[in-house]
Amino acid sequence: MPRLSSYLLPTEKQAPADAEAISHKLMVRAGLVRQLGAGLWTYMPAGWRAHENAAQIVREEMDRIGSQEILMPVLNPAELWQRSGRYEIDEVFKLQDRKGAEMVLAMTNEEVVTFHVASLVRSYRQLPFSLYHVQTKERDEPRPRAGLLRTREFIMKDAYTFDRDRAGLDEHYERFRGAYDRIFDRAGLEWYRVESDVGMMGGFGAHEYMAPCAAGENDVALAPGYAANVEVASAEPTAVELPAPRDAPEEVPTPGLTTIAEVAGKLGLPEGALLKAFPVIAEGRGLVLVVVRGDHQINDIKLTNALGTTFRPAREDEFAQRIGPPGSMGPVGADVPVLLDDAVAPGPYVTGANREGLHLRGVEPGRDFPFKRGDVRRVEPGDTVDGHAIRIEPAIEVGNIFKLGTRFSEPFGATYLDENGAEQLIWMGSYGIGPARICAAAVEQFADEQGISWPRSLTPFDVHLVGLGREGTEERALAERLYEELCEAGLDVIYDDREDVGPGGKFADAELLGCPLRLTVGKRSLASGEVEAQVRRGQESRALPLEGAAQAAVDLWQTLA
RNA sequence: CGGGGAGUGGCGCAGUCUGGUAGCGCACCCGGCUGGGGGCCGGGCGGUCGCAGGUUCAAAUCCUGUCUCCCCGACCA
Repeated sequence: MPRLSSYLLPTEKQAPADAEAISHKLMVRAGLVRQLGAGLWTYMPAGWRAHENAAQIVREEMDRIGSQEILMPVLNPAELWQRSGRYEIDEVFKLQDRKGAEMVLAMTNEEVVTFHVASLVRSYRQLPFSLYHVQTKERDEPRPRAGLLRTREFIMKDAYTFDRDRAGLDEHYERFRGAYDRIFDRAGLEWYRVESDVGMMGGFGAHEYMAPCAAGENDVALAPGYAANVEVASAEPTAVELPAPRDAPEEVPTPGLTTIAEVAGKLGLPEGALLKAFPVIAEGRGLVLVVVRGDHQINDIKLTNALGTTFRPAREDEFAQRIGPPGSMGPVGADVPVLLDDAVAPGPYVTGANREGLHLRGVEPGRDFPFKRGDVRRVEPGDTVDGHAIRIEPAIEVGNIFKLGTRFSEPFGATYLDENGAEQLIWMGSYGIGPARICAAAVEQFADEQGISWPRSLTPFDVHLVGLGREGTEERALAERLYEELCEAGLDVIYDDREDVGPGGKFADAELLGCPLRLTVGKRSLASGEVEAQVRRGQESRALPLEGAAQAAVDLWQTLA
């Protein structure tokens, strides 16, 4: 166990000027990590200990559900990626070897693992099983950010399940879900498991594990018994008070008013009493007019899912003829299919009249224009799920589990012969966790003004022993003895035996580094026969009798989070 | 990729507008004091001012180009 006098823990009083996120500032200040370039980080000894603590929890829980650890190369032949179709992804690093052969740096390992499994599995008797590895991932991110939260190179545990059929995959998936729940509990994080979008990979279901924190990149919609990424979240909209119905749409002059807010203000109506119209070009389908309540916003991912295809906003020259001028568009009389958001209740609305400076009031969906329904809006705080209002919080994704299906077994010919001798595709799932993000999320969630406050399971060291006496003093000898005893008692100890740092500096560094328990030995200990023990989280102090202090520290340690 | 900001010693910064021999705090080295909350005194080391080109008697400073990093957005297995 290290003595700080000879340990590389490069703490800093000031954070790097360009750091914004709490975890970015503190992990650098505490001497855990150093930056090499955009999204490229080196772990210092203490930082690597925390990282490996997280990785070890993951390994234990993977082993526990019978997953087998392997190791696959980062450097892959490009041919595999061309076969899966993922070679086209911009984030894949591409390179050539000296012979000019195309290579890629793996961002995950579906191609490689499926390539092997395709050649190794012949019979249904060999299924199911799962493999995992903990390996460096490379991604040419468009924008690395926030220290360790989004990097171009990082270590990830990725696991792959192989089953005979969809039911087997479902069962396997549940087992991984249980393991993931345990991992994040053990890591000491506050976390949510949320429904997530299956994205461009297709698939049969996916969940993300989200750790709420200020620097998070994702928004999560939360209500009692409900948690979903806002990318896919659905909720009951708040009610909106609509005006009295009319027999037919009625024109209202709105010269110069082109925004929802302006029109609503002029007519004295809530924004939700208006309908907002967005023309989009759906891939392969052409122009579609998407209509949502005036106070709602389109969610691109949900709209993509509702359309069943990708889309882009239409340009004015594409919609002006068939619909109307921007600022006064509406579904009535539009010569295009209308996709009406589910949150639009029946009733009379104000819409654009498709003529400059003119709106319509009393417009009723169905009576005045034909439509198809779809859930395409972004949920808003205050919407309800089962009667409970949702709130929206930022969070960082720390893990994800994903039912791949046969997305990779098809191109790689990963098949087996069933009981009847018929060839069947293997059903796959993939499961990722980033230990670095677990650590960064823990820093984000539990930091205070003084620095980091590690959960017991992740901390680089269990106990931070501060020795205040100098070489040759009696209190120094006492600290040395306690250090030995703590190590013998099985605790990981970092011992601050530095001669050239005063008490203030030592305490400040201890709080910055954030080990759960700090023990201080100085002259006072000699006088009182006691050692000061301070619990990092909450910074409560108590005195431990010198006699048996190591065991008392172990006991206290057991009670910590 | 769009918008904004920044590159001056290990960290944080001033100096740039108005060109004239590069400075401050912290850290570091030496000596001394101090020793339960980043302490004090004295003496030191360390910088081709991101890079390249140009203007000029003279460039950290002006001009051109370029690289890098950060933030917001887009993007994101």
